[in-house]
Amino acid sequence: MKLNTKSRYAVMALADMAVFSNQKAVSLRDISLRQGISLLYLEQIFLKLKKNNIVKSVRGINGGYMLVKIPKELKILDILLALDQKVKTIGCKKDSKKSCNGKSTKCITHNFWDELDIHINSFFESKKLSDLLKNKEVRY
Amino acid sequence: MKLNTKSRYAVMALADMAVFSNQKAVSLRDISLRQGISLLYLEQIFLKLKKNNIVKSVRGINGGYMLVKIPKELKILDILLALDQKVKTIGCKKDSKKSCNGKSTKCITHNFWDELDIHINSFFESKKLSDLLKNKEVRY
DNA sequence: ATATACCCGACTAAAATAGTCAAGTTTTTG
DNA sequence: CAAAAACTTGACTATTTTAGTCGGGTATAT
Ligand code: FES
Ligand code: FES
Repeated sequence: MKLNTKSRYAVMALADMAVFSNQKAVSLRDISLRQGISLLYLEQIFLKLKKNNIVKSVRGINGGYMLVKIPKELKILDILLALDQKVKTIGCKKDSKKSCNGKSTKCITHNFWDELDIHINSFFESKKLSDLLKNKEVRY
Repeated sequence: MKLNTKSRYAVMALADMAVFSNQKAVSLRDISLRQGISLLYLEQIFLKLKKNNIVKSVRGINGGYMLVKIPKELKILDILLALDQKVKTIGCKKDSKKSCNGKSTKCITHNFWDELDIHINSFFESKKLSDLLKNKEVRY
């Protein structure tokens, strides 16, 4: 039961931005240095964040990225979805006629996994980027 | 964010046992046929379930496996743990001196992922095998 | 002009996963 | 006792996923 690193880095990078941007664009180079994430990897991640309207870009010298929403209004769920990190613990498709075991009806565990997905989803839905910034003990 | 199939099948197989065992051992062959899971795969799964004292085995003709606890007392979490399915969404070790980014202190996101793990864990902790059997609409 | 920094598709190496195979041992029952 | 049912175990492999890199762009401030 793991989250992929792209999602983790995305959240980490956005939290970094929230802390260090002063209404200015934050360059990936700076995030890379501060958070120890590969610049090349960050580029790939931010490409998706941009496509999903989580950040907007500023090109050229002194360019970088800016958050589209304020941290208090940016759901963690939206970040995960931007990185294709679906909260779907099993592969059974709701719309498909076939259940996970190839039969025509839902398997004995189906409803349970649904409940699980809802439980996890609601966590990510309720948490905002700003919730990460509350703890003052962390080092940046 | 996925659960592996071994854990899924384990839960499914145990739910099957809970339904079909009448104080008798249930053979893997029967579970395999009813739930459409490879017999060879089930063997591998039940080996672990046995080692972790979730089921006990009865050898020979009319043998099979039996639940050690009644469904109402068998936590889903225990099943997952038996299959090495740790509820640990990121790789950062608590005891390790190193944080996920190689620095000496916890990263900015650490506490958040901890919260997530606790949230998911408590779900699996609270759910029992019997909770899967309530829904009468399913087909076996 | 040129350096900075975003843009984007393709690529690869490594790790995890799902599932199989072979070769047992134990126990019941005819 | 013999044979069949059913559990036991470790090793093995093919596939898929993941993490991370590369190369060659384009836009813009100074
Ligand atoms: S049918 Fe949906 S999980 Fe099995
Ligand atoms: S230090 Fe634990 S998650 Fe980053």
